[in-house]
Amino acid sequence: MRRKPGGLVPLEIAICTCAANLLVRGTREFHGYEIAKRLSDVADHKLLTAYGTLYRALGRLESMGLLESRWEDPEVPARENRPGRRLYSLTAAGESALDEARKAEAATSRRRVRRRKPATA
Amino acid sequence: MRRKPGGLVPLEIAICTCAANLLVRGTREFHGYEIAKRLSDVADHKLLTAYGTLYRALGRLESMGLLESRWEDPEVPARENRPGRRLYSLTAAGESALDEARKAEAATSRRRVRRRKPATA
DNA sequence: TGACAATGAGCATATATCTGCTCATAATCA
DNA sequence: TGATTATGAGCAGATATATGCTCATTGTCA
Repeated sequence: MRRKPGGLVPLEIAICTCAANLLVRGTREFHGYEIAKRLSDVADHKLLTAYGTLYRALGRLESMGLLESRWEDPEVPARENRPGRRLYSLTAAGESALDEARKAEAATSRRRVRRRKPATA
Repeated sequence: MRRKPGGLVPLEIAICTCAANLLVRGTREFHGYEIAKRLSDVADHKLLTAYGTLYRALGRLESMGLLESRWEDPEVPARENRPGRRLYSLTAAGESALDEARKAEAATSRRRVRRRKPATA
């Protein structure tokens, strides 16, 4: 895909959007597996097929400073008999990057629409 | 398989044997995935095909008091980027149960040998 | 505008553990 | 000894995360 410097690729935008949506609903932290399922639920634009792709995107977003992460309290997974989760949260930088990316994306799609040929009805 | 009361089934014997071997080599604790790989390595008697089977056997052994377990320090898996491990160790009861089971197994196989018909060479 | 190169996407697989369902087998009892 | 039945074994899949390899796309530069 090769990133436009400072920009975000579609999957990264989708992740940040998901994070922002959770945030306004009062959930600050989320984990990769959860996001993966949410993204695969909204299957209209198949943004995600393999988990590996998602976790790498999460890693990139964290190294860019748009997400931050911590491991959940180990007593929780022990009590619930499941693997531990890495909990991510959107940073302030992440929120503004998302705004920028959305604006850029909207501009691009407008241009695309203008270029599109009319349907030969 | 239906267990003879107080006895152990072959897979359980294999697990305890593996644990006892590790113990004499100075390793007191082990985890399920490790045992699974060791058992699948010694493939002469295919004791294990699916992981689920092993983890259930580990659970039985623990509920019988022959093994005890704890979750490893969560900082270790976090540092090594892998899932946390449940660390098992053989109890004293486990060691003596293993002895008993081995004796019983040996007796059974002697009886089986005695019953075997000579090869029609 | 076309070639090149950087890098994200997809696929496979590893690391660990656990549960539900069904089938086979062995222990037990009549 | 034969029928019953308890329970272990096998199979499938869920829960979470991570890495290596290859291919395709996209931005950039000439």
